[in-house]
Amino acid sequence: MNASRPFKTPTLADVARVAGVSPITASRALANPGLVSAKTIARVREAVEATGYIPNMLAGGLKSTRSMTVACLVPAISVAQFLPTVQSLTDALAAAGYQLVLGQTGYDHAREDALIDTMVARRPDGIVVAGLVHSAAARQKLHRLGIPLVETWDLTEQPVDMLVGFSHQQVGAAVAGFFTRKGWKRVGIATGDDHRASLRRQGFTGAWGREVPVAVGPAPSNMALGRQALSRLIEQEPRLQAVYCSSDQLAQGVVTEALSRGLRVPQDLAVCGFGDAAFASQMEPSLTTVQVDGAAIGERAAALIIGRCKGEDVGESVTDVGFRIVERASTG
Amino acid sequence: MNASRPFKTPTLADVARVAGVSPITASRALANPGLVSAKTIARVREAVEATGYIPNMLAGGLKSTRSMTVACLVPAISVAQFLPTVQSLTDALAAAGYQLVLGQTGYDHAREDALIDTMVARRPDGIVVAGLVHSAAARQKLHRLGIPLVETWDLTEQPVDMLVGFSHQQVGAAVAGFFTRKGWKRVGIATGDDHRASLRRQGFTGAWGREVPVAVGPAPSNMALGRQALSRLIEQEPRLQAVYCSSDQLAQGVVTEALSRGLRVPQDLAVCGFGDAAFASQMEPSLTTVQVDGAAIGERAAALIIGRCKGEDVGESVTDVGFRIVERASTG
DNA sequence: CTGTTAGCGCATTCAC
DNA sequence: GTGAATGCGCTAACAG
Repeated sequence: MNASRPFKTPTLADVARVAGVSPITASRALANPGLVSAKTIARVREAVEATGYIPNMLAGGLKSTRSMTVACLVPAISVAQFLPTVQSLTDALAAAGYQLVLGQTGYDHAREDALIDTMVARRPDGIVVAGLVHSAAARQKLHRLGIPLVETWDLTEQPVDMLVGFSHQQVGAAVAGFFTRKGWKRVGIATGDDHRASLRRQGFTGAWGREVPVAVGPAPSNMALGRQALSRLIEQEPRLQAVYCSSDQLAQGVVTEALSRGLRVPQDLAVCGFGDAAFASQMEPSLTTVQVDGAAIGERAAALIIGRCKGEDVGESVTDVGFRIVERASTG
Repeated sequence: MNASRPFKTPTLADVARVAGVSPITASRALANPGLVSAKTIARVREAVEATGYIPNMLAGGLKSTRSMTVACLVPAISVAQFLPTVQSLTDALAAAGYQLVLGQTGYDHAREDALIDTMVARRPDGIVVAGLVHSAAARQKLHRLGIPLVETWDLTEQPVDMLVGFSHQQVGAAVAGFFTRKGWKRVGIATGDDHRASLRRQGFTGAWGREVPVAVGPAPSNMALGRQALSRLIEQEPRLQAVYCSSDQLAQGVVTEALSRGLRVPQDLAVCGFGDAAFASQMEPSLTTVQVDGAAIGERAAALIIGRCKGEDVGESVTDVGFRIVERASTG
C-alpha cells in the first residue's frame, strides 16, 4: 500500500523552512559545504533527515545546465567485447557523480541517429560511443552541439571530438605478419560482418598480399557461427593450416569444430582469436588472441569527459591504446 | 573547433517565434499534434528545422514530473546472466520512449544503498533491479517513494512492489532430483558466493538430503574458477560422478578441467550448468543446463513499469517465469 | 557567511 | 483551435 504517494515529496524549500534558513543556504549546505558555517550545515542535515528530502537533480540540472549524466551508445549490450569498457566507464563516472544512460543501436545507422536525438534531448554532459559515429548527419549535429564526445574502439583521422581506440587494420596486419612468421601458407578468416571486424579483415588481407578464404557471419558473432565458419572454410580449402577469427567466441567455435572433426589444434590447425576474453586463457588448448585493454578505454573516456566538464582543455585528444598478440597453445 | 558552443541552443520559444505562434502552441504541435491544425503543425515543423531545435526533456520532465527514464541496477554489467534481460529491457523501454539509466552495485549492499539514492535523485519513472533489494533501509525508502519497482531473477513472499523471477531453491531441488533419477551417488557443487547461487545450492542440498562436497568461488564466476573448483572437489571426493555448477561459465571450466585430466564427460563425470548461455549447446560435449528466459524477464519488467506509468492497475504483481532443465550430452 | 532576485525550458491550468 | 499566466525545484549572480 503506497499510502504515502499522495504526499508531495519534500523539496529544498521544505528543508530550508525546517532548518530556519533560506533555500539557497540549504542548497549550498548540501552542494557546497565550504561556503557555509558548520552550525548551519548541521541544522540543514538534520532538516534533511526530518523531512526525508531527496534532491531533484533534474531541477538542479535545468538551472546549472549540468545533468550529471553521460550517454553511452553500444551496438548491443550483449557484445562481450565492450563489457569491460562499459563497466569501467560506469564505475569511473559514478565515482565522479555521473550516471550512465545506456542506448543500443543494434548495428543500425538509422537507429543510431534516432537514439542520438533522444539522448541529446536529455542533455547529457558527455557521450561515449562504442565505435565511431557513422552517419554524417549525426556527426555534424554532435559537432555543432559541442557536447564532449568520445568515440572508442576504433581510429580515424577525423574524430567528431575525442577518441580512445586503436587501429583495426593494424591488428589484422599484425596477425597476418604473425601467421607469415609461423610459415603458414593456407590460411583463412572467420569474421563477423560488422565494421570493425571488416577493417581487421582488410588489414589482414592487405598485409598477407593475396586473397584468402573467408567465412562471414552476422554480428554479433558466437560459438555456433564459429563452428559453421570452419566448416565453410574447410570446404574452400581442405588443407587449411590456420584461421584468424574476428572474436574469441568465434575462435572457440572454430577450435571446437576442429577438435570434433578429429583435427588437432594447433598441430593440424592453428587458431587465433580477438579480444582476449576471460575464457581464452582457460580453454584447452589455450587460445592465442589479440588483447585490447577495454577497461582502460572506459577509464580514459571517463577521464576525458570529466576533464572537459571541469573546463580543463584536453584538446582534440586522440588516444591510441594499442593492442598486443598474446601467444598461447592454439598457435603452437 | 566547436565554434558554435557559445551560441545558446535554441529553445521552444525560439521555434515559436520563427513559426509565428505562441510557445504553448509549438509545444502542442510537437507533443500533441491532435490538438493543433495541420497548417500550424507544418509551420512549427519547419521552424524546428530552421532553428535546429532539440527538445529539452529535463525541463519538460520538471513540469510534468515524468522523466521518461528507468533506472536499472545490476551487480555488474559483465554478469552474462543478466545481459538478455538488460538488452530486452532497454529495447522495450526505448520503444515506449524511455531510456535506461544503468548502475552497478558490485554485489555490495552499502553501494546499492548509495546507488539507489543517486538514482532516485534523477526521478526515474521506474526502477528495475537484477535480484532483490537487499537492505531494509532501501526497501522501506523505495516503498515509501512509490516509484514503480520491479525486482527480478528471484522470488520472495515480500517484494517491495512488483516482481518477475523464479525460485532458485526450486532450481537447485530440480537439479538434485535429476541427479537422483540418474542414479548418481557421489556428487558435488561448484558455486559462486552470491546470494542467488547460494539459494540454488541450498535447494540442491535440501532435496538431496545430505551434505555434498562444495567448492565456493567469488562472484562473478568464470571458467578459471570452474577449473579450480573441480580440482578442489576431486580432492574431497576422488570418485566424483557428477557436478552441479552455479553458472555455465563455471561448468565450462569444470568440463575443460575434467577433459584435461583425462576424465571423459559424461562417462566419468557428468556436469550440469545454469543459465543456458549461447555456448552451452555448442560445447563438446554439449552442456546440460538450466534454462531461464532472461529476455522475457526484461520484457515483462518493461511492460509492468510502462503499464504503471500509464496509470493501469497492475496490482502487486508477482510473475514466476519458471525454468527448465535442458538435457544435453554432458549428462549422458 | 547568508539572503534576494531572477530565471533555467517547458507543460499545466484556465481562459478565449 | 490557440494563447496568457503561472510555477515545477533548484541554483547563478549579485548583493549585503
